[in-house]
Amino acid sequence: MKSNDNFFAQVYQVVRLIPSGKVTTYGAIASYLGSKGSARMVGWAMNAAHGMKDVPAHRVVNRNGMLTGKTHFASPNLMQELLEKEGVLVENNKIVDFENFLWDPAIALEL
DNA sequence: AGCATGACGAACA
DNA sequence: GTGTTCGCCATGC
Repeated sequence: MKSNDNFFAQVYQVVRLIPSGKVTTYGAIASYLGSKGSARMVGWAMNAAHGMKDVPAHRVVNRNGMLTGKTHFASPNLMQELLEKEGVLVENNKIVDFENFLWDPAIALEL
């Protein structure tokens, strides 16, 4: 890891802070970290976070509340399964009542 | 150094 | 409301 682990570390930490039964978005994390607009980097971090078992990436979805990253999990059905296990209803690869389950670091951590 | 890609997002047609 | 394009920043070839 020659590059700054800082950015990745921050993403991991935020994701780790996501309470069970809650979800957040890539953009929200990126915005909170200051790299707003670069939601891709968050996704990239998640990809690296794959090795971090302490990083519940299944709680991170896109702005639409859709489980876009499920394809990158050990099993595509794993992500939805975990979410439903935590009380988050998922329908057609999308979180039901997404706004209700949304956990925004910028709000929860409130600067 | 340049081109292609990516777990996204917003703007535009 | 759906489909397409551009922008973001970093990694890989």
